[in-house]
Amino acid sequence: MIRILLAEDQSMVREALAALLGLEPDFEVVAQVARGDEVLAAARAHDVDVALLDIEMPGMTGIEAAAVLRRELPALKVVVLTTFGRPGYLRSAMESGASAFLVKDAPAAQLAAAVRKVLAGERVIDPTLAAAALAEGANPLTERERDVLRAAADGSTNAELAETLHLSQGTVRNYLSTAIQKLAARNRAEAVRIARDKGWL
Amino acid sequence: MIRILLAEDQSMVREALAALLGLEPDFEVVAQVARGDEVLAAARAHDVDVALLDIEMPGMTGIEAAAVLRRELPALKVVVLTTFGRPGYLRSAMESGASAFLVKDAPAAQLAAAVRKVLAGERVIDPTLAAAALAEGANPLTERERDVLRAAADGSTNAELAETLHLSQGTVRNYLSTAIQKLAARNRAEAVRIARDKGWL
DNA sequence: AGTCGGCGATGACAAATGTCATGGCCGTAC
DNA sequence: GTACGGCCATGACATTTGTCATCGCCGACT
Repeated sequence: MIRILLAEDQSMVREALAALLGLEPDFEVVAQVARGDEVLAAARAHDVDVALLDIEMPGMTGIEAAAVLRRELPALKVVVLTTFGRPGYLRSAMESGASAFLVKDAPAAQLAAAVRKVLAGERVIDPTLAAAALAEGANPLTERERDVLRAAADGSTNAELAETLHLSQGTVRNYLSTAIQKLAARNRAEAVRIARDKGWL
Repeated sequence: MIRILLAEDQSMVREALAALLGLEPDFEVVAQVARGDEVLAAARAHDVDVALLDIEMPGMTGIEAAAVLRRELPALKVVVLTTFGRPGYLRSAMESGASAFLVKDAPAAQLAAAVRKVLAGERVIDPTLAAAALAEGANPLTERERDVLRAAADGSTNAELAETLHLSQGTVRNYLSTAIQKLAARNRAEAVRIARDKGWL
């Protein structure tokens, strides 16, 4: 039996995926968690062969959890499953040690197929997405630029950003300005949107 | 047998939900669609008892599809299923004739239960969400304010908004200004975020 | 030893944004 | 028929935002 861990924060989707995987006679979903920071303990406790990780989760992202698993349980294979086919996500997932990267709007058959392939030592990546990830290059933002952009995403003003980030207003505006230029945006709002779309935020 | 139509744009989730529903011995998923504008034809073609509709779909939202179904096939029961528990969504869904409103992070067991309940003539609504919907009141934005806010959501400048909406820049700014005040926001970006969160966009 | 890039800051300037008062044109409700 | 509210517009004003030049401090790389 192939022992599977499922990490996904939406119960209904998680249990539905479990039902789907349960249709395969040699699959067994031995653990389900709803938070990224519960992945490691569950994987340890249930002698898991493959971890299926959603990216957007409370506590810790699936990508961060993948990195933890690689360090602590290197033999375990990781499949990252996500709603958003953002090239930046693919890049980070692979850098964190994932063996497969699937988007949720791929056909369901690919899920079981991916599990079998990663156990056979293969990597599974959507070719279109891989091309997009390579075409777009790496994240051009520095860490601070990312911080400021992330903080600006909710509509905070410069004064508030300066406050929460312990910076001067001028510095906040400088970082936003360079971020806007690097992303070829016309203002902070568009910069946020672009960075989000590419998975750079 | 209870004949079910499943409308959800992400294949993997859709097929997983089908697998989940398939575990109930008296349920039969007779049609699956990935677009809102395919719901009516599929419902007609397969003699459906219950339609499970996701809200976020290409072509037409699940809420719009619910309204169409009520008009064209009034006997059919509608269950709206969504990722986001936004009170405004609940309100619109009920106004469009849905019999149940479920969020995807509810336990999977509630899905089958909701299907049975709506067929028994009951309505199914998360009480917490219902309270939130009543507490927050109705959408305070006029149609034009909504239009402008929606158009501004991607970071367009006033000049571009004026262009695409065939308005003067001053009018655009007036609408945004009133929207910002109604939503108690401090700028357009925050107004967009608030309106999105409440399901008013 | 020198160069480069990230980080933080200041000051000045131009452009975009948000606010307010005011007006006209509608349709509906009282 | 008048009052109200939605829609569209203008002009004036203050504030916020975006850009640019310039500076200092560090650490890394050559």
